[in-house]
Amino acid sequence: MGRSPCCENLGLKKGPWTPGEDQKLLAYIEEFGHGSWRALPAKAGLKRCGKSCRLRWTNYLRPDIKRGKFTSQEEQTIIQLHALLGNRWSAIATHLPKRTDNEIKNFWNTHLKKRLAKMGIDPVTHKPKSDTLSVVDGQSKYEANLSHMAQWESARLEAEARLVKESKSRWNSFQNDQLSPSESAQLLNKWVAPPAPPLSLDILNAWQGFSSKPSKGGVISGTGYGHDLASPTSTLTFSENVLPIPLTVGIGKNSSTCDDENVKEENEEEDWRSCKERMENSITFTTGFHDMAFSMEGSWTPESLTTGNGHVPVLDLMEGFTDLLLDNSNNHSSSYSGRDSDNAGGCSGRDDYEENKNYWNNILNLVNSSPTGSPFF
DNA sequence: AAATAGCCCAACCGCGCACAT
DNA sequence: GATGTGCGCGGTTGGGCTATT
Repeated sequence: MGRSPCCENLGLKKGPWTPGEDQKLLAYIEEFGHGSWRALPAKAGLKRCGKSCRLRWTNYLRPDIKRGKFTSQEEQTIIQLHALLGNRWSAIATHLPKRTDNEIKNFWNTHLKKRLAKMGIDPVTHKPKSDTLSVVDGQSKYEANLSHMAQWESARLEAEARLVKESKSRWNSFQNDQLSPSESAQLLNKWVAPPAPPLSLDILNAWQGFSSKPSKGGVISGTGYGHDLASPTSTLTFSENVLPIPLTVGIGKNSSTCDDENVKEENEEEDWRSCKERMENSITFTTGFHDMAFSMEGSWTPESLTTGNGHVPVLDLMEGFTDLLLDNSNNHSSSYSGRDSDNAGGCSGRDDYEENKNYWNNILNLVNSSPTGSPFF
C-alpha cells in the first residue's frame, strides 16, 4: 500500500557508511536491539533513515555474517536453489547460513549468471538459449507438473523464511522486554516453541522415502508431509520459466564414465554443442516425461517421482545442471556426454540412480539443517 | 605512466505485503 | 473497506578497485 516516507525526509545522510556511524549503529543494536527501524536512527544518534540502518545492519554489520569467497558447496547450493526458486534471494539465503540475500544476489549476478550465459544457457529460464527441443505432450505435461511442484516448494520456503524471521524478531523483542523469569519462560515457550516437524521439500521427502524404502503405491509415511498436499496459502505465481527443464539429459561431469577421453580436451562451447546434440537425440527425455505418473491432485509419492523403471527424471534435470555449472567453474573442460540417450539401460543408469539419490539427500540435509530447525539461532 | 574497460559490491530505490487504525 | 505505516524484497546504480591496452 503506502510508501514508506522515512527516506523522503530531507537532511538525512546517504551513501557510504563511516566507521563512526557503524560504531553507533552497532553499539545501539547490541544494547537495545533494533526494535523499530524507523525510530532507531534518532535514538542511536544517526542521521540516516531507518531503512538505511536496517540495510547496513543486515548486509554488513550483523555479527553472524560470513564474508569472503563462496565455497563450491555454497555455489552448488545457490545454483540448485535458484533452479528451483528463481530470484527469491531471501528464500535462498535461508539455506545458506551466514550469507545475506544481497551477497548471494550479487554473486549470482556477477559470477553464476555470466557463467550460464557464457555456456549458452538463459540464466532466467535455465534453458538453452536456442531451445531446439520440440515440445511434446508428455513434456508439456511434465513441465506443468514440475512447475506446480516448484511453486509448492517456493511457497514452503517462503513460509519457512517468514517463520525464521518471526522467530528472530520475537526473540529480539523477548530479549528487550524486562520480564520475570517465569514470564520469560512463558513467552519463550509461546514464541519459540519447538518447531513442528522440520519443514522440508516435499519433493525431497518423497525422494528420501523412495530412496530409503521404496514402497508400492503408498504415500510417504512418517514425514507428516507426504500426505498433505492441500493448496498452500501463498498466492505467488511461479513462472515455469525458472525450471531447469531441458538441461540435463546426458550432461554432468559424473556421467563422464562413458566419455571418450579425447572429448575432455574440448572447450566449453564444443561441450555445449555436444550436449545439445545429445539432448536433441535423446529418447529418455521424452519417455521419461510420458512415464511420469504423479498427479497434481494427489500426493507426491516416491513412485510418482519416478518413471516406470525407477529412474527419476526430475532429479536428472537438476543434477546434471549443477554439475555442468560447477564443472565449468572449476575449469574442468570435461565433456558431459556421459549419459547417453538410451541410458535407461545404458552404462550409467545405475550410477545415475546413486548420484541422484546422493544429490537430493544432500539438498534434503541442507534444508533440514536450515536455521528453521533452531528456535534461537 | 596514463587512459580505458571491466569487475565487484555496498547502498539506494521503488514496489508490494502485512498489519494497524 | 479504505487508508496509513513499517518493513522486507528484488532490481539497479555508482564508485572504488584491478586488469588491460
